[in-house]
Amino acid sequence: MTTDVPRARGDRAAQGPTLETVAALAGVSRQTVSNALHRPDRLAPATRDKVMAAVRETGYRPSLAARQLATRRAHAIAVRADQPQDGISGLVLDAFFHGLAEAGQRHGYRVVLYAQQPDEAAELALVDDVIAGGAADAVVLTATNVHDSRPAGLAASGVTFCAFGRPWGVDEPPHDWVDVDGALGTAAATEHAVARGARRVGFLGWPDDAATGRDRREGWARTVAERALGEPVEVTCENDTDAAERCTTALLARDAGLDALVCASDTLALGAHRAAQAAGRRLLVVGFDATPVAAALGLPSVAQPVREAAHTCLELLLPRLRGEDPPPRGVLLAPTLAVPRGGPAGGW
Amino acid sequence: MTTDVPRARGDRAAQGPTLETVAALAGVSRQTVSNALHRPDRLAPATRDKVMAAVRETGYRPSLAARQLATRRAHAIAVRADQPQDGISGLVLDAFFHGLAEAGQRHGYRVVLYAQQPDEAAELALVDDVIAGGAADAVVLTATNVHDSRPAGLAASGVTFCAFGRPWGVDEPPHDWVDVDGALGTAAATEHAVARGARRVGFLGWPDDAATGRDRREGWARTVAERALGEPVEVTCENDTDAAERCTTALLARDAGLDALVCASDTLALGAHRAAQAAGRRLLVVGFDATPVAAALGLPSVAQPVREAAHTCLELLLPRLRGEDPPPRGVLLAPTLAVPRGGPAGGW
DNA sequence: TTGTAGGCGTTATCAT
DNA sequence: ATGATAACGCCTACAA
Repeated sequence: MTTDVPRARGDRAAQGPTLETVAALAGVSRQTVSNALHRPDRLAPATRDKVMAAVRETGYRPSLAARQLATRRAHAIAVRADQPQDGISGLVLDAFFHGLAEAGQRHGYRVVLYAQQPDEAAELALVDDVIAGGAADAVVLTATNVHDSRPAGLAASGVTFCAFGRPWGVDEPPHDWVDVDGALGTAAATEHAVARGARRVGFLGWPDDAATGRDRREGWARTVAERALGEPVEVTCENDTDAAERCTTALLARDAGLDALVCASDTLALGAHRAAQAAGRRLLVVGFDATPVAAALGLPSVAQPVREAAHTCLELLLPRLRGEDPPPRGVLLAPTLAVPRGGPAGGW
Repeated sequence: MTTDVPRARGDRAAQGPTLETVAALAGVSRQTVSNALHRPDRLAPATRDKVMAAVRETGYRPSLAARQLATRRAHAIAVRADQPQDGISGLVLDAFFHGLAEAGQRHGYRVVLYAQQPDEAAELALVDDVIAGGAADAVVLTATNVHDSRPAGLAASGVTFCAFGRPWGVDEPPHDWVDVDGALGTAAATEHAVARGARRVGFLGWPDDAATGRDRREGWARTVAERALGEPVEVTCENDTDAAERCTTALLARDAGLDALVCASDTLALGAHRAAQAAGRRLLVVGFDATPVAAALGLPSVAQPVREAAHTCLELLLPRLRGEDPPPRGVLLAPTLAVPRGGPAGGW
């Protein structure tokens, strides 16, 4: 006398209810249960209710692995966990991650992390693994920069992705991207300084020709010209607080009329702020990124809508994840100016 | 004349190589390929090499979904993406995430994020979904607090997890946890102040009886007693910069001898720093969490070994993920004191 | 409207 | 040392 019902071999874990379990309880076939869940309209109401009751009673949860195996879709997107930099700025990933997880959950997608690798080649290989292994269907690329080989690399591998950061220097977007309009931010920063009574607004930027830096500079330059604020004053230095302090000290020494300084980052802004304090000069320093540091110092700073950026990335990805193939789109988001109440200790 | 080889129906995506593909190329069975990958010792060296060559040639990548379906293991752990708080402190999750992803990768585990929910009940339900659906095998709980219902909830559901944060008030650890020895940190902070010449070291803490707060207070209190620094001075206020500034201002006014102030957080430290500056008082403020804000102000601050904590969480989880059932363990990590060179603008 | 059949890619068992 | 076979849980196509 043999047993009819085949048993699982491993049986190591307490078996959760499956479609079969529910079907047995409801007295229908597996398929009917599946339909009740996905195509309720194709079932007789009575059957549907009966099945749904059984679903609730058993506490049935679909197996994502089985679903993925059958549909060839992981329903997950990958994003990099950056090696934390000891600096001040850097994209505040926390907010981005949360935004992604939030939007993902709304649309039935999980977010999986992969660790930052020593170089772009290693990262590409890892992402390839992640996608090929089915850990994720798409990737969100963060912290993209000008000479970034990753977008092209991913495109070449046929990986679905969206970048947080513009593909600078290209007109037709070669891939989906979301970015924040830095020029708009520094323009607002400059306007803010003028509104507060500044007459001479300088810019403290980065030396390299990175597009992000040029973008941020441009908003300031444009506004200075529009407002006829006189000869533009600008200086550049590495993204380092001490360097910024030195630069600013020198700048203040040779420009007695400088009122305000728009900075390309909060790191620079901190240095500038220190220099002004040391020199006993009244200088309205505006930062970029609205980190807690700027808030702590009472400095206004340009705030990127990070959460919205994350949401947008997912939304750009969604049609592709559904299998559609729309032309690549780029979305430029507007930043806001975060102005701490109270203002800096030094005045203004 | 019918085709022998059954074709996939969907055929929507370019099919990657499978065990079957490799097996065909190597002229062996699927199972032999699988063995070559997992139990090389059970194969004739010649066969093994032949198979591995075929693996490389085809660029074969195992399907995680199929593996998971067969083994009932997701090889993934879940962690919460916190809703970003506008405050200064808060666990710097970036570092934790990266550490987790890093350690996970080393051990063949992915990290999946889930979005913070409005309340603990919702979070428990979500985690339950994540685990039951097979999106992850275990959870790392962050930001646990005293009256946290999540550990008990997870334990009740039989979810494998590790908490970053101690189960206060219990002797035998009811579950795996990793935490940082706050008392050790504030003790070091106090010693540091003494070494720098402070005679009277106060403490600025939190009003609630949260264990974390008591822990941090304890290290200071102990050291003050050991060093015979006289009558302990302490004051508490909400974890808010403005409140801290008010408290400290009042404290400074009534205690002319106060030299240094150990704080339970960088948020408090910022307020204390402002108060001291406003009052023109020489006060060595020491923070907790070593956020960029403390660094920006030049304040020493207790630094939690966040990355190490993440690694340890994963390591505690590993045996359970392997199916073993060791007694719960707790690990207490030692913080360090981050002392910015240069020191604060105000002196010291 | 419902049920049956087969396949998704892997691993485990057991026979050879 | 290798291979045949049978699940794992779900989904799509098609038959009833």
